[in-house]
Amino acid sequence: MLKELNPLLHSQLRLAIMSILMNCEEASFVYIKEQTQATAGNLSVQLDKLVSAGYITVEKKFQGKKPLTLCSVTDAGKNAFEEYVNALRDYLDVK
Amino acid sequence: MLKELNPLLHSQLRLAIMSILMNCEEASFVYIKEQTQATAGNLSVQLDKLVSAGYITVEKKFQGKKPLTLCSVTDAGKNAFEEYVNALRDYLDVK
DNA sequence: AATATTTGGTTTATAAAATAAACTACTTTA
DNA sequence: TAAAGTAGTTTATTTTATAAACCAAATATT
Repeated sequence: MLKELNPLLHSQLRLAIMSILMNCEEASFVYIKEQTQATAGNLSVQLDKLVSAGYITVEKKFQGKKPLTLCSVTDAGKNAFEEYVNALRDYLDVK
Repeated sequence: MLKELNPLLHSQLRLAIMSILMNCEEASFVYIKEQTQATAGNLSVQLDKLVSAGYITVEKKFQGKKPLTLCSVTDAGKNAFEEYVNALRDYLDVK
């Protein structure tokens, strides 16, 4: 029987965000926006959802006079991502 | 840059349906319903979408007096599934 | 020096999707 | 023959994703 796919991660944009953060220590709002081609509004909403779930943390600083929003994945986020990947593999493998 | 994930396939239930059909010649409505734990209504709707996209075919017969709906994946469906899997791998691989 | 324009976002409204509930038609069983 | 079960479809509701509108501060333009 196929396992449930964590609906918070089974979304193209949120998965892309997590994928980026799984491969670096931290990434800025602007960088994630460029990489994912998301609109700022959509990205803001989806980041909030990941923060609410405890999957990422967001730190708002300033770089000189410009705002700088830095995101990084938490341990809970890493675990959830890995569980999701494992569950998904069963869907993708064609015997 | 991450590729787009075919939105028709990036849905837990439709992906489960496709996954089942990629691993057998054909499967009945009832079998897919059992395997996916979907409600009949939801399954009916999602099967229709896959038919409309040309990813599966649905044949309605009778087994004695009972209706029997048999589903199978088309070549277009197989191609789309494989493309989806390839695109998705980029999201899942943590270097 | 006022006034556009750009940057880096958030909030709110709309469109699309998933899901569930209600319904249909036919069959079997009590 | 009425009740319940099987195999679905249609319609309505909820959820989700996305886009549009907005905001504040900084920088560039006339």
